[in-house]
Amino acid sequence: MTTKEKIADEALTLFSTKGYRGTSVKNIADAVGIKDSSLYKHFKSKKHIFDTIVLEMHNRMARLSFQTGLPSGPSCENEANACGQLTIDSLRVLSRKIFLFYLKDNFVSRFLKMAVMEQYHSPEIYAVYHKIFMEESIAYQTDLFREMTRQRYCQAVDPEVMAINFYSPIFFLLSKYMGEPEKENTALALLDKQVAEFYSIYWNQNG
Amino acid sequence: MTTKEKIADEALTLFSTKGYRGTSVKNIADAVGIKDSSLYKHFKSKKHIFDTIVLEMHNRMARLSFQTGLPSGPSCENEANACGQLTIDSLRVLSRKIFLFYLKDNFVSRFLKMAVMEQYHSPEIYAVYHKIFMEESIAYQTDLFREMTRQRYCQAVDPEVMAINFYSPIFFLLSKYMGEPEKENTALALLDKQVAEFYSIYWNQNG
DNA sequence: GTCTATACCTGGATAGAC
DNA sequence: GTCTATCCAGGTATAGAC
Repeated sequence: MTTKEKIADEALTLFSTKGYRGTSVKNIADAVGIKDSSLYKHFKSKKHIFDTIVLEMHNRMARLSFQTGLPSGPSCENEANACGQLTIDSLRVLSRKIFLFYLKDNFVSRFLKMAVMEQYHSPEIYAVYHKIFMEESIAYQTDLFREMTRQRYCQAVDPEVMAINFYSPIFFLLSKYMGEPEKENTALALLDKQVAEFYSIYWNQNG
Repeated sequence: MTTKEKIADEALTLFSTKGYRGTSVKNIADAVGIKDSSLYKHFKSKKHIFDTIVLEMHNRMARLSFQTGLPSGPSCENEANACGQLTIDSLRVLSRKIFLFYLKDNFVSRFLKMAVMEQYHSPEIYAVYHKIFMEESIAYQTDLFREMTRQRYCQAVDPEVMAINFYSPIFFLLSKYMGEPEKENTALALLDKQVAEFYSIYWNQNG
């Protein structure tokens, strides 16, 4: 990792715990192991570090979701779900994948915390946060459920309603447990119960 | 309104838009119409203003929820729902009441925005935010659905699962539209669709 | 209780030696 | 590219007159 990358990395850690304003350039420099003045050889300002992080997140998501439509998969595995047979296990895998990706991915989890805190101070971060964690998540899952409905894998329900029913608990549990990663197992147990219920509603009952 | 109340009120407005650190004592004093030094006759520090706001929220919720169990009702109307006949309209009323209370109540809506931003900087605000908007909301609705299930108004499903299914979309839509109050109608339309679906799942189908 | 004046500090950023 | 030294702006808080 270059010094420049190290600066952005330590800055993200600090921004995600102490907030943008709560982090001084000296804090970042200390974490990297250089003097604050040296940092300006790599970034022209504190804001520039922040912008670089936002851009990096933007690039990562673009790379992932342009191909798979989901911020989790290296393959078209999820598309396969839509076209193949959907089991409760594949739904559980999907929900856990989204949940744990947001909660545990080394970059994404820190970015998410920062985004939640800074969304109202920065229009760019508001846009990217709402796009990734709300609009695109719902849009992708709406497409997924629309396709499943079309192929008669589940009941004929408004796919957007299904998507919100599927994703909202993930989002809620994420918001609830983001600050307490040691309770991950509690969160996953709750998530599994929601997914089991979701599955039983749309696959097992009269449809 | 006394000067002291006015200071706390303007501070809440500023904290909820610019954040705690983004708001200076001078900003608050300007909004009130006094000099920053005069402000220290009413509060001994900036932190003291913040603590007063958190305490005020705590008191408001204690007053409300100690009696009704819900941050919306002046009466036992909601208990009545549990004991009386639940219609799709009463569910819609309940969900809109919670949603609009959090989104529009003059004090609560500002506090919520501040809480989302400051939760990771202040253990007190983390506690009160998670308590009110997560634990207590779920606990109350779990009780509600448990009672309804007991009285056979709905299917025998884990009441906590039902509560999360009912509340998560409210929470998600709140998070999504909190920063764009002008889209309130879009949010309410989506909320109504979720509630209609929730109702049809637990009341109309085989149970 | 409000003002003016001020002390004190932290934080962002630059200059210039090495 | 890193350092020391420094500048400057802005923020918290206090002292003391009115």
